[in-house]
Amino acid sequence: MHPLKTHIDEIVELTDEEFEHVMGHFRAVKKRKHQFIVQEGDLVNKEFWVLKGCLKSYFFDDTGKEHILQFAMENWWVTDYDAFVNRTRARTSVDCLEDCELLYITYEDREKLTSTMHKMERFWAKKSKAGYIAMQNRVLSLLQNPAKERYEMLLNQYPHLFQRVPKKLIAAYLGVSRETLSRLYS
Amino acid sequence: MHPLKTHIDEIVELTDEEFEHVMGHFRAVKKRKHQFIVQEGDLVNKEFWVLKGCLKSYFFDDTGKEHILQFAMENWWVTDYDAFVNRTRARTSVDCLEDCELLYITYEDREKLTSTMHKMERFWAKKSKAGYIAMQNRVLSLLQNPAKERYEMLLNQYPHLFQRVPKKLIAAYLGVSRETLSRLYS
DNA sequence: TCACAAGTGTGACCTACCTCACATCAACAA
DNA sequence: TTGTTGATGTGAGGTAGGTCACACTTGTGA
Repeated sequence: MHPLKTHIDEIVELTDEEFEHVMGHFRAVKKRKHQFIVQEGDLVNKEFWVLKGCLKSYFFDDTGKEHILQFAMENWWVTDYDAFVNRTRARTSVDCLEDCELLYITYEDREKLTSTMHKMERFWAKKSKAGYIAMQNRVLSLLQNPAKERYEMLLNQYPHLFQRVPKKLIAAYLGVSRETLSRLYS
Repeated sequence: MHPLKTHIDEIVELTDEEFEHVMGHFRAVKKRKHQFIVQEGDLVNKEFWVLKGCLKSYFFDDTGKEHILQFAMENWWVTDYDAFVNRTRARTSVDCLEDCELLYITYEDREKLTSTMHKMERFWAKKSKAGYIAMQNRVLSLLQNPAKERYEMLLNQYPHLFQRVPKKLIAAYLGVSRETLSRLYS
């Protein structure tokens, strides 16, 4: 079975015909390490789904410090959602930390799909609620937990992340300096 | 026009008949200051919409410190979304900071409404995306800005909040001690 | 294959914010 | 009225985590 079907079926079950119809709205792309799929300032017309690889969505603040909003790995959705949903320019960039295989759907195709296929509207609605709750938990964790605990929670949740991405990016995600992160586990 | 119709019309336009149908799924409640609408440990079966008043959603961490996830004022939606969406027990509480007038819809009625009325599915989907983006911006702000700037941003966004709620709750929302907050504007 | 950039660890020092303590004042119930 | 509780300000001193500097190792592109 196509991995995207497996993924969607976790939330709404599709018949093979329905999935073919959905798949007809997606296109595949391969990207190499260091290539962008969204760049700050872009009009963002695509939402990506990760078949293989690892990406970061991030930006630099005005002191030049990098902040990471999200790592995206297999089965994750990624784009600049603010720009994608509200048709504005991206404030973040998304680029590949490894060579990646992605599927994407354009804004127009997504609109078409959601307005004609209730199941997919429900699928994305569920995803978006789950995203909201995850983001809320991250706020709670930033308010509540010291750096060491945030580090340990992340380690528990994604044990592979630490082998896959440089530590300074983990630090940028957790909101600590790379020096402090280094001392947390030494 | 009913304020809830005005609110929904901002995202999807409803005919009067459609709105009547929607309204048929809501019930009104009045609550006094200090009363709960969600308590930690509850099974959460209602989502509330604030017609009048002000509430907080919050919890205490294991050191006894209060953290505020959200203030809810006129036109805001509030409940414990994690519990409401995933049918689990509430980890947060929601209570009234003033006497409140609320409308609520039960989980079952919301399911009924969204599965039979595409417009309301779209309405809540949009709301939930907006919530995700807002929460993401709060994460960014926690990662990026020192306490003073977070305070000023909140002040700009909701100038009335500072007259409506005690400063220690503002501090609990911003993630600083009430002493530090006090020194930020003195 | 080699040069240069990127990743990582660690010491020394600094600072934003925390905690604890106490004082004042307003709100409100008996 | 008055006692109690909550809201707010402010001083003193402590600490988690930041910054800067340097060393060493590990990619990786020409």
